[in-house]
Amino acid sequence: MATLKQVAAHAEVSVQTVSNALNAPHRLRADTLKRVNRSIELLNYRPNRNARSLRTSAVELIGYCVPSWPNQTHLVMDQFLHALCAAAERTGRHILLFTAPGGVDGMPTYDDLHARRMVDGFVLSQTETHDPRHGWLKEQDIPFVSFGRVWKQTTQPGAWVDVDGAAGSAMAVRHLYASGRRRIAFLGWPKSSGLGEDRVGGWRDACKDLGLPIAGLAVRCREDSIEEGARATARLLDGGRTVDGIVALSDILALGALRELTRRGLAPGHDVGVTGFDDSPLAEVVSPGLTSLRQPMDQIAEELITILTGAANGSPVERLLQPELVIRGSSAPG
Amino acid sequence: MATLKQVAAHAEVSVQTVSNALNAPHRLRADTLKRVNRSIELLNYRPNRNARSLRTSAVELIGYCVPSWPNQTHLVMDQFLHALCAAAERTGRHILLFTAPGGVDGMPTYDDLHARRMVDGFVLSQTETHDPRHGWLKEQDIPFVSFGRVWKQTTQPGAWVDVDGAAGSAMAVRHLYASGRRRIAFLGWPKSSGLGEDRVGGWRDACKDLGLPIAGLAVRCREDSIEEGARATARLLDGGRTVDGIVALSDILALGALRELTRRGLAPGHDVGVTGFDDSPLAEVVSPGLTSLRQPMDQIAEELITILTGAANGSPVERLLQPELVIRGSSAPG
DNA sequence: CGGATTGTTTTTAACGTTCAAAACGTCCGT
DNA sequence: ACGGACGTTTTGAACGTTAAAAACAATCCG
Repeated sequence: MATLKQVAAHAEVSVQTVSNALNAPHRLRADTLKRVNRSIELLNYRPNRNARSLRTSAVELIGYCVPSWPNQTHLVMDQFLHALCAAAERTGRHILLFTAPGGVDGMPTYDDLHARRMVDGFVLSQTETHDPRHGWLKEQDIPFVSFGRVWKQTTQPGAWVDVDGAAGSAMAVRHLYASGRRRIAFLGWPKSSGLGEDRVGGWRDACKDLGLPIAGLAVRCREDSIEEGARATARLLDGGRTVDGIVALSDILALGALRELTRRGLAPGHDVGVTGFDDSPLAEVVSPGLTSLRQPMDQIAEELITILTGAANGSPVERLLQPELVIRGSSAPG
Repeated sequence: MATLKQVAAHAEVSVQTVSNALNAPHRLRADTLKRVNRSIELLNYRPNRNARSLRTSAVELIGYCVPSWPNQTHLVMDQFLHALCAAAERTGRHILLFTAPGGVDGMPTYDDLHARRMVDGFVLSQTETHDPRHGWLKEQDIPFVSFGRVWKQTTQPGAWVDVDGAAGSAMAVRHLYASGRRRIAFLGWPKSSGLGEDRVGGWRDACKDLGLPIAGLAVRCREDSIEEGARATARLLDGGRTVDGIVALSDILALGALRELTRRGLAPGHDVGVTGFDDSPLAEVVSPGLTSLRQPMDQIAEELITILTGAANGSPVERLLQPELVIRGSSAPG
């Protein structure tokens, strides 16, 4: 494997000149640059990243903790990872995966990776309501950016990128309204979830705006499962008054709604419009397709990397992005 | 950030002694070791991985190319990644993610990562029928191990770990047989797929063993989609003779079967037993649950890392693991 | 023509670690 | 008391790169 020294000898210049040819080509005379580049090509030289990192103390690696348990964003994790990876590579960086215990117990792992100079910083996801990681990392001066806001705190430590859940719910409500639905319910989670509060809030506000009823139309599911979604839907339908639209907080809950509707002989899309959240692979796989709110993964990843690598340079480090409504059969005009 | 030098000064020994305390503690006198360790702890010293890697030319990083397009194993990618990551960490290593074009076009990316000393080797997945990567990497002497066999080649370049698809299909057939099914069909893919041939072969052999018919019971779907699975099932059911069991090559195809059965008023599990492959998240989410063949992810990951890191040490570098049949409602005794 | 200015290249010295060899002790047998 | 053997610690050099400063060369200005 060729080294700078060998290239230098071949091109009959000093090592530093070869280094400059790669990192600051404008400093070289045109003909020298050409000669050096020819030697580089000829010897098939590739800079040793470890040596470079040792000298510059920047490893160009970004840590990402792979979540261990399924939950709401789990189904789109591969999309996210691919986008993140691609965005990192556009800046010459890469993603280093690791596992860590949840919450504050995982912090030593983060600290260790940083202290050993294995990563420059972290991208956090699976942000939780009182996520202790943000404050801890900020405290230690370890660079990071969060995908997802830490809810219920006035000022969140550190930078973040998130998708506007309230706006998403509102989009879903207005979409159902446009196809004639007038009693639109919401399938949510327990109050403790900040993400849940964000999304239910969007539903509530949009309904109020449009003059739609909300009383008795918000149901809280105990967990994010098909079963719970179905049960909650049953409760709604047994309530006596009709429901012609359901905005679910997740694709999983929406699937439960679809199942319960079908079981009762109601046609999703025709009799009741249903929407989900996150546009997971499930959404286009069920029958009829599930209308859902897609997170703009590429944009999210791009922003995360831009902010983390400091390229943001003055522009805000808190970015709220808009989801996109992907319309499928489950919300076909009734 | 503390360095070896600082620790050495603090413990009043040479740098090399501190290095030995970490890498070869048996060489130190007990009291020296204790003193050095106290200093390490006190200064919260962590070895700089870049410096170590530069010296030893081993980065303890394993490259994994994140697949860009959905396909059969896509739905369990996060399970795989988590297992791989955990297995790597058990040996002090980590996973570096990257993206690359498919097939031979991606090879420069692999080469580059290796030449720049950013990874020690690679784990390949999404192995394809005439996958050119294995031969190429072998040629370049770049360490790698493959999750999945390169099909239709007598001897595959390099080491691999795979799951026995034929055995899986056979398990499914015997399971359905045990609950009284006697006409068991197979939903497969076009002949070009080696993985498909493996799985259909297992079905065929098991049926022959049990004295079950196979003629006209193997259907090839054009692609891996719900729609195709449903269509193929329809073709089977329209064939005149009854079918009381369906072994599908993938969970997706199995879902299609479930849909078509339900559409015709047949109860999956009761009237026709259905099984899928890979035990994706979909399997436990549909109603009734889909019986499926789980890939032993933790074991797969463990083997991959063991082989790649050379810890295998004489033991075979070709490991065929057995899937596990996860029984759910779709194959409830008829 | 001397001095300043700018542009290009080289020299020197790190970055933090480990390897290999050398040095230092201590103990042993004779 | 001496050479050898062993166990422990230190010394010197190297891994491949880049930052900073120094050296050199060409150009410009009055």
